[in-house]
Amino acid sequence: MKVDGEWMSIADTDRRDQIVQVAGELLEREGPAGLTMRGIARELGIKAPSLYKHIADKRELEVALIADGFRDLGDAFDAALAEGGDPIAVISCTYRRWARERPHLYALMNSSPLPQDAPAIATEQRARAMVLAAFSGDHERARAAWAFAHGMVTLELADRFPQDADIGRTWSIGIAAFAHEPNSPKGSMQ
Amino acid sequence: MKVDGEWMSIADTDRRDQIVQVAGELLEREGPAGLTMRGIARELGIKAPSLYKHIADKRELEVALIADGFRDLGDAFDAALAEGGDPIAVISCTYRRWARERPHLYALMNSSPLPQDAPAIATEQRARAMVLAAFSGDHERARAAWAFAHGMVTLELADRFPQDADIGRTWSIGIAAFAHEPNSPKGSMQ
DNA sequence: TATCGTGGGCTAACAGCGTTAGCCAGCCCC
DNA sequence: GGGGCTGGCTAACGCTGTTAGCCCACGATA
Repeated sequence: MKVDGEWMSIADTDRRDQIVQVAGELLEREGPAGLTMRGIARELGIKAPSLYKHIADKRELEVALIADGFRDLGDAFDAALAEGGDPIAVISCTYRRWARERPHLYALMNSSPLPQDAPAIATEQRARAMVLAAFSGDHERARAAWAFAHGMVTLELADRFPQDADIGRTWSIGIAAFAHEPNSPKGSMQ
Repeated sequence: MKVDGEWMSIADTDRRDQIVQVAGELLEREGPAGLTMRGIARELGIKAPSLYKHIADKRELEVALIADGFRDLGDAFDAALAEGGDPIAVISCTYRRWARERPHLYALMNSSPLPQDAPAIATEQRARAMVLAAFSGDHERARAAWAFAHGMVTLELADRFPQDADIGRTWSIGIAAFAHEPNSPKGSMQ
């Protein structure tokens, strides 16, 4: 692994962390199909089987990427909130920007169930808790807004909006719809 | 391919249609990892390379599945609307039920950009047009509601809601938020 | 100082993947 | 009856994740 044009000493960081970091770079640069064990190994100057001295399998690596992703998303929320402004607006803007900057990681993070015991669960819940706080602890509206934001991002990344759609405007409408008290919906869908 | 325990005559249906149908069954039964060219061929009693006499590649097959999926979703909207009731409620309930019945096809349909010229575009637009009609032609609210529904479904399928979350209630709140005129959001997100 | 365990590389290999090339049997049409 | 098309086939290529087994260097220990 090269850092500043120099080969990094192996002892500099834990090898497992190196692997996860390289995997993340590879994923964002080449997309999910480019995230291969041989590719990661090549980037590190070793052979693929050696990776298994540090991780159990590819899925464990993906879960580590997911955990890092949610941690970083939470940090982005923190940083943006520190600048002030309406928390709901700040969080929704940050969410969209974050997803557009790391589309492949975003897709990986949200496309499959997480193993129950993983630290990925913890970092995901931290990010979700920040959204909940922005909605003053209203679980229902926070969940609905999260789902809206997630749907908007995935549809945008999958190029599913018409050319002439004003995506920013749709965001505003959606967020506005959840930012205030609901019009007392009757009951629960089955 | 067996039908009612009897080997179906090849002439009974177009071979390409057979391939697509078998692929759809395989996808839903075994998940995306089980959707392999060799698996499809095995199911049909032929060898994998023979499939390429009928389709160009695996992606074309997936796009055919996507087109069928959106067609079927539109049909489900039609059938449900014919029973009467508030169109927005009917469509949202149908959407959720449909997705839960074909989770793998649903994920396939919505996880990647579609080729521009495919008939998949047409069937997708038909389904979207029906949602638009339910929202009385209000593009913005229809799009926002579609995104909300899509987010809800993918989060539910990825098991991302807490055990104790009342998903039906969150649906109701979200749909209610979009069913009425918005509280005039100011401007557009960048 | 000699030995031993271990961490972390390596090669070879396996099964499965999508896909291509090239061959060939059977059928329809002139 | 011969020609071309349809739709099978086998063999093979390069890729994937992963396992088995080997080995070297290093740090601790007797």
